Amino acid sequence: MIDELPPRLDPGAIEPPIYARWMEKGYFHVPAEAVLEQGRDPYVIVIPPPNVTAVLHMGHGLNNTIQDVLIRWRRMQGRASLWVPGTDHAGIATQNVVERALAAKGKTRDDLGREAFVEEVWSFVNETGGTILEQLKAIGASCDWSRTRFTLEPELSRAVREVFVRLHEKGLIYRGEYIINWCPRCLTALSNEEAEGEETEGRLHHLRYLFDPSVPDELLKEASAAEERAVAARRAAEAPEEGKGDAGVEAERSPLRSLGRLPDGRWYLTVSTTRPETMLGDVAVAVHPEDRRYAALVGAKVLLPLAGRTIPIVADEYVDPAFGTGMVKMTPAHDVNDFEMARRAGLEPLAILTPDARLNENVPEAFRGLDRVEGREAVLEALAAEGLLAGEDVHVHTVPHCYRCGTVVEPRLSEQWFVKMKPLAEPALKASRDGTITFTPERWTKVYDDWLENIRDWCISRQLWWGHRIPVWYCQACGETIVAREDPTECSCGSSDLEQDPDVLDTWFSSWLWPFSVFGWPEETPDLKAFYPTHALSTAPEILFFWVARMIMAGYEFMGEAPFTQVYLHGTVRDKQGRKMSKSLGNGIDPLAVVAAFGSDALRYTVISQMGVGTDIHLDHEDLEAAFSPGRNFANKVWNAGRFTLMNVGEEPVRPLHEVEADLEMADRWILSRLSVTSREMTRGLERFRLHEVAEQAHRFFWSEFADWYLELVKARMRGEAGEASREAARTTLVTVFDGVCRLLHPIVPFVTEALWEKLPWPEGEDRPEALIVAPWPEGKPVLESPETEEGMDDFQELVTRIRSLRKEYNVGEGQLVDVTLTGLPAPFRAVLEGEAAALRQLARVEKVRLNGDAGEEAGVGAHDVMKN
RNA sequence: GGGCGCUUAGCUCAGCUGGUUCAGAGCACCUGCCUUACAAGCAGGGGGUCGGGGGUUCGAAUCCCUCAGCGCCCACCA
Repeated sequence: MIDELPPRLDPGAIEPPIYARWMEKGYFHVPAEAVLEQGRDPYVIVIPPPNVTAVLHMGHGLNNTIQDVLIRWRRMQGRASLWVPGTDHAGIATQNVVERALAAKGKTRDDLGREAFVEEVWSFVNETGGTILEQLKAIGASCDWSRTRFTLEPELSRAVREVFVRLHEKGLIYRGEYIINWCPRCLTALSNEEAEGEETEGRLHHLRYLFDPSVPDELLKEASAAEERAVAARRAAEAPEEGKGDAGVEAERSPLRSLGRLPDGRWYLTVSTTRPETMLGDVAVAVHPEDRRYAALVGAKVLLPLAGRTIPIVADEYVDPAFGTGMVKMTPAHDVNDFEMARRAGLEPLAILTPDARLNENVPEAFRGLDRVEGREAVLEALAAEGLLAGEDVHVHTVPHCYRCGTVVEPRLSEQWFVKMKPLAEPALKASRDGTITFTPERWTKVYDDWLENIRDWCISRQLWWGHRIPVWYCQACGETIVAREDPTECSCGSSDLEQDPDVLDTWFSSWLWPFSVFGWPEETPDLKAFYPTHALSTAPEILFFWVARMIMAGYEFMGEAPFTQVYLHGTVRDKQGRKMSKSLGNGIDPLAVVAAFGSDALRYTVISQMGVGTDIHLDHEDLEAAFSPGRNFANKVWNAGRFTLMNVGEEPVRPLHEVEADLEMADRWILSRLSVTSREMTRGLERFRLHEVAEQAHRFFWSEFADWYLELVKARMRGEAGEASREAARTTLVTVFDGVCRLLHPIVPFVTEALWEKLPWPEGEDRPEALIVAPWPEGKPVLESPETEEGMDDFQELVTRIRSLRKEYNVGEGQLVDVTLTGLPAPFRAVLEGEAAALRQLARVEKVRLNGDAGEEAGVGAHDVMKN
């Protein structure tokens, strides 16, 4: 009952039952028939599947609120609005979680063995996985939960396998030995995208390699002289500009000269490296072909220290003569560029870091069994002992780190599976160029385009156990490789001794299929027909390449059509100091704590209203009340405006708008006009993802116009002070407009609006929607719009404000009626003054207004006089 | 090293195709109010030479150049 509504909104009391009712009524569920048979226009969003082990954080809170706002709005528009939820098996992340749990019990995955370990992960996932989806319900997410998917479930695994086989048949999947990013902690290969560059302060070591005794002394003397001349010339060129004697310091810090002799007379050259341990895998020293200093040395042999091997000096254009000494060591098994150079020079790579990141048998005995850090120190020590260390410099450079564990990634030569991306990228690139797919904010378009234009092949094999096993078998008898949709039992050679590739696929190899795999692809299901392609995709910019771009490629490749047309990339959630919220910083906010304290509506309104397009949102994690009070206050205000409306209108039906039209007053016509205009503006804002503007429009209309003015203006009439006809007109308008308020606000604050709306009386004889969540979205009715009325109301408001201001200036108590004298009042105000005397009296507490001076002369109010009554 | 973006009130941000919503909003602040919807509120109010400099124009927060600071994305300089 209306009298029972408390003066403060209690979200905890209204939200859970309302969500339960929505679920019960099946409002979130959209069957394929709605589209295929009833011909309803679909609107589909697939959720960016959170990691199955994830717990909700504010990033999820933000992104899922955005999606829910869109889905609710489209649902109200009458579209068959489907939001598909699900989770990602998150290969590395999940495996790491379980491995850590095992480690706490003193076990490793090897102790369990593959099968038992995978079982362990499954039971972990079954127990704790998917809680995040339950948490999404608390923020009001209206997903079709009956369609919840998981990337590692059988249906989606089937899609993964189908895709692998198809791409392989097309020649777009290949296996090969290349330099990949290896995480020595996760012990797996990573894709280029999974290796994140991070500026790191390292050390640049200068190493001396001795020349082979077979190199004639004469040649070296000549080369040394050539180098000396070049260095002298360079110093001469630089010195005048420098103005001081920096050259000497420079030379000390970073040897400009490469060639020199040890005290015992042996010649050496100097190379620089940040990873001295890799020198054991060097196969050459490279110089630029046109570097005159060293031209004569190309072809000469150098003794690789510690390893005792002889390696040649080769020429390659990659070498930058201006960097360091202009001589670079070449370690093809552990550096991409060196790998390329070695290929050009016809040299074989020599791997020295085995899969477990330990120096292996290519390495002198003294250095075996060391990991890369130990190896580094050991190598440096040994070189120093032989006088072959020329010093080191501090060196700031970008070093790739594992995106999952933060460990420095090791480039390593390794045999992996790759997807040839160039052909897949073409339609995806075309889609953004011709506007088939749009990005909001727009500037991401260029980032997307650039990535696709320079796309590199995708390393998809991972040395993990948790994930989709690569559908490839190797015949142990004849060596044949079998790629198959169904597990083969026998090779064409007749042998049944088959071994499946031990690796699994990159987690993103399943998520890039998400927009169609969730609908049953490769089966031609009704769902697929009804709901593909989807419409909007909302996510964080961080996964533009990982996920968004690849989904677009997969969409074109396997469905022949883009998977969605609008991509919305939201900002980052930061704390008050602007730091990204993160577990490690401990500055996160638990959305569930916010919901518990202030309600889901408060959370939603707060994030939406703060989220400018392309801007981050800032929330104070140390003061949740300060952070979320805008939303809490807003929801509470809605609650109270609703209480007022309900209490004043009563429970009796109101008369239809057309019946009271003749009795509508300026305020009624004004607020109806504002409702219509706001509806159009909000619709337009939603279409363009300008969600914070939408929130602002909603706020202005509801609070500054409806609550602050209309409700105040209507109070006396509701008390019957202006007669029955006026009261009825006001009742109808109140119900009509509050109904509109509820509808417009519903996508943002669904709970408080639904709770009030269901109590609202209804115009006699008019059909009432079953619930607000499925009530038609107000698109705006131009018939109701009246610019003249709005102008008149503007004048009225200004007049009231001026008089109130005068009262304040003259210190007149609010309870007192006053007489006011205004001079130089422009004509429009005079008109308002006469027409709205009663309203003026009510809002400005004015008994009488006297006018002095000529109308329309000077704008504004001149001398004034307020007399106490 | 390449590309992109940002700099407007104490804070977070709007200002779309240069000129009457162009200097705005919310929060914060100051001053009154517990007025029967709401003190999680109401009313009134103060506050910015739109990062610096230069230019185009009748006119620039808005376009161009430049400088400074901040941020993001990408990249194989050892």
